[in-house]
Amino acid sequence: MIKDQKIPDATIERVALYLRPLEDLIKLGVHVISSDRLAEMCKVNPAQVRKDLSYFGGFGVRGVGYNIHDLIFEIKKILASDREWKLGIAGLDDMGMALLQHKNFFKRGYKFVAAFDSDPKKIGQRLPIGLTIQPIRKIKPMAQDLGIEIGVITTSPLQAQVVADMFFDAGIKAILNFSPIHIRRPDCCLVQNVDFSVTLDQLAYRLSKEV
Amino acid sequence: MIKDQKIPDATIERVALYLRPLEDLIKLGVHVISSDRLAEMCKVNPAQVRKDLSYFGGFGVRGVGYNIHDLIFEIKKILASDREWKLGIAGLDDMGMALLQHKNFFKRGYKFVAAFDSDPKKIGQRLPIGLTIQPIRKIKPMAQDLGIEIGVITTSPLQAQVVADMFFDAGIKAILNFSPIHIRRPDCCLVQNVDFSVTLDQLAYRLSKEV
DNA sequence: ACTTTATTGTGAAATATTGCACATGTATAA
DNA sequence: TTATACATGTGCAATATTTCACAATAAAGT
Repeated sequence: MIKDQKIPDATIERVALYLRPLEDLIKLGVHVISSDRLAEMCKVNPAQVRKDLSYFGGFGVRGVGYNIHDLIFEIKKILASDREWKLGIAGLDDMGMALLQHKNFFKRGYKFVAAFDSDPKKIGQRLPIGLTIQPIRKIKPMAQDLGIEIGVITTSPLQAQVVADMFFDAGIKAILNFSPIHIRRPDCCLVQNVDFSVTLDQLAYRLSKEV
Repeated sequence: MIKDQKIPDATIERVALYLRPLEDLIKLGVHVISSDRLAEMCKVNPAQVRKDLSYFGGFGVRGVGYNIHDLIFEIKKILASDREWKLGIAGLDDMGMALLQHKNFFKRGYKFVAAFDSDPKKIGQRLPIGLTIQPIRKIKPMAQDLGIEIGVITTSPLQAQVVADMFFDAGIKAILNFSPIHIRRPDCCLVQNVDFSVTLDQLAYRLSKEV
């Protein structure tokens, strides 16, 4: 274990990435993996993998490798994804519905416990996962009742800030924002933006640099 | 302009991010912006903004700031988003539909020109944006006919690799993958993965570190 | 027991990125 | 015209991240 050093953000990002191949391997009945092999699967440098993992305490075995079970357990503990997180979502157009149905969320412990929309035609509708769409003014009472911890925003850009403010007002400290606007937030709260256009821009850039 | 130095990846990422507030400002009738103000809007360091932009050639004006129009033009030129890119999408469940309808893609020059699915019930259906869903075996001929440049994968994990191989076989050099598997690719091709679970993991980590 | 082979953990070097600080240039106003 | 305020561009120092390289350790073979 590397002394009480701060774990680099880049490490956190990669480690979350290691999780998936590890889970696949477990399913295939593999119990031990070397940094070389994991690195190859994730297209990173083997020393990087070892250093990343060593932040969590050296539980690899020299000459042998890492016990995959332990590794998953430790990574989840660090990422705080060793427990359930309750999500509320606002905006139930295609993107919202897609996220609600996203199997990986559930598998990883992210559970939607409430869904909100402002469209009167949608309010009251029953969703496949068993929730009923609520009006957005219910965000505060329901968020508090249900103990929602993360708010997911897939509304139109026009509504995104309003909804965000409601989430914050309800005491929610983290928002995952899919709407293409910059959300203003209190200092104590976190916003993580997902913007596919930016992702495509990066891809287009890399593509245009290719021979 | 900083000499023929390589532009850092981190810069590319940020610069794609600067684009949106800049476009908003133009709409509001603002024509000039300082690095300080842009930095504040994007929550980065002002010197960082200046350095990022200086890679593209110093076209700010000392004592004044940057001309927003020029800035947008130059950024788009660098990112190669100053032109249209043709996209094909495979997998038309909610996520696929959400992406097809995503207004920002269109605005930024990313146009879907074909849609594929393997579900017989879906094939032949007409989509709101005017495309008809094609069977995935049509990927190769249609991709070549239509000149698709980027393949978007929103299929189930089981089909993702097959579809990817079809895209590669059709000569497509870049894939945006929303499916939670690692896509094997030829060396000449690019894959950009989008994984919401990883994004949530990062958010959960940051949340758990808060006081 | 000893040798060989495999693989981790990590200090230290190499590289990359960020931010400071200030010289340099522009505009405005008196 | 001169002073003042403002804002860029960038060398350089400070940080951060990545990679190398090797000692340490474990298992397997002889």
